[in-house]
Amino acid sequence: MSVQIRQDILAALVAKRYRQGDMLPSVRGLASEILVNPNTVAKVYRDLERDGFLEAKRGSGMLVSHKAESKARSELRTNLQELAGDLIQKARQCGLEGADVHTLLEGLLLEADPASIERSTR
Amino acid sequence: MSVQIRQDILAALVAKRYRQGDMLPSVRGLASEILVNPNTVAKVYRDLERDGFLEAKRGSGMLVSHKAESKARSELRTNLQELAGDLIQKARQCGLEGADVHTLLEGLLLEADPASIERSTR
Amino acid sequence: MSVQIRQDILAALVAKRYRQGDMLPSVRGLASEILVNPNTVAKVYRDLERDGFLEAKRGSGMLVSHKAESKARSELRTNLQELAGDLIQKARQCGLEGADVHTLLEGLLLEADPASIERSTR
Amino acid sequence: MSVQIRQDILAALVAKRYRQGDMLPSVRGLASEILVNPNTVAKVYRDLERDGFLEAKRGSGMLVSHKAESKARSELRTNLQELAGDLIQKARQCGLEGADVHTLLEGLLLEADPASIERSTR
DNA sequence: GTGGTCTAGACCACG
DNA sequence: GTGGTCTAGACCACA
Repeated sequence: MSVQIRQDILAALVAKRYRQGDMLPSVRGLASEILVNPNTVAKVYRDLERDGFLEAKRGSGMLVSHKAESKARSELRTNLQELAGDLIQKARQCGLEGADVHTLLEGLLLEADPASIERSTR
Repeated sequence: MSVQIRQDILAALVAKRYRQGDMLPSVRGLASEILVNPNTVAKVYRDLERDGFLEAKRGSGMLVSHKAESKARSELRTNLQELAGDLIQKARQCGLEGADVHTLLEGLLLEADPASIERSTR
Repeated sequence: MSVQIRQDILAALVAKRYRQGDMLPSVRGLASEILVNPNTVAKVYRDLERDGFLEAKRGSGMLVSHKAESKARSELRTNLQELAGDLIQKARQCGLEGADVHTLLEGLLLEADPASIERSTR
Repeated sequence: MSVQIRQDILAALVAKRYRQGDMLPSVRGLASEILVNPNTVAKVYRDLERDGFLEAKRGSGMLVSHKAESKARSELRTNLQELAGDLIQKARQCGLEGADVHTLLEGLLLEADPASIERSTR
């Protein structure tokens, strides 16, 4: 759960739904909105602060730091590369070699978003 | 850990390193080989038996069942599709739309296995 | 924050920047001067009144009481001794015994205020 | 509370009561020993792991990492210097200048540990 | 048994 | 109202 919340916040930062200097939703507010325990949200906020994404303003709220967007982009990118690495490894384990992995991914991507290939070859 | 061991065994089944009727390594043998607690291996074997990959032969060991290979292939394939789905979702979350996801995947695949594209266009 | 403001006011009393019968700055004035929420200043004033340092004069402001200076001196002195006790305890915890604590303190004091030793041996 | 527990563990590391490769007391064990909630101990352990003092071995315990002692020494030393800085600042606020601070510290140190001066001038 | 995470609800300091 | 911390107790994965 914590991980999911963190990812969502990072995604929101990358998407500029929150920008430097903005206040994030309050711990209790976000918790009740997404139906999790306030402590869980608080832990995520605390970790994000420790990692330099946020500044805690006691009594007022959580502030988005100036490096937040670029750091978020970088963290999500790293996650993505790890996921891709896992996928390629699993595919190999599944008995597929490089070219097969490539065509498999094409297929899966096509299923998930039929228009993407079309756009990419346009 | 359990998950990892299970995946490795399934991969070995798909790769035909174990075939129908073969005996799997003993719990203790495999455990000491991969430096893992025997309980963990035992749990994996127990689960694989429950799922129909193995048959326990009292006093002798675990036997690979006749459906093992095809079931393993199918399970790994399912895992793969889930992973790919996650990856595409994460990529979107990262602010990329369809075409970007596609080109990103190309790039990541290329990094992970430079020869794959070459082979796929050969 | 509250603590810090209280300490500053006590220090000002000891330094006779405010004397018996003087008016302290208004809550709003001090608050805007030190960039702090007026509620915080108000709470400090209220506590100082409760503790006998100040007298509230309705419609005019906070008056420095006659015992203020000596009480302030005593409170700051007590704080100081507690701090010194903490420091000595921490130093012990750090693995230093008596003599080491002593020489460490000399060193730290020297770093913080190079002139102090000079003056003390003058 | 968390802070206190952390300091105690760091002190134990510096004092070599725990060494590289040792197991720390279990979360529940330490918690019941010092009469705090297991979550509080768990948080301290988690933070210490994040800061590189410990390695969590799921299912077995918390391992003291190889850099733990030197890092602990350095953290405690930093705490000490900050404390000393605060003390000196407070002393100034109290109306004492450098030399007075110096003699005050001598006095306090003497109270806390009468033998230290004797030993340091022996 | 171990640590990791989540829920639930309390109290505090600060604005 | 805000975030920070603590207590209490549940469930999970792993050894």
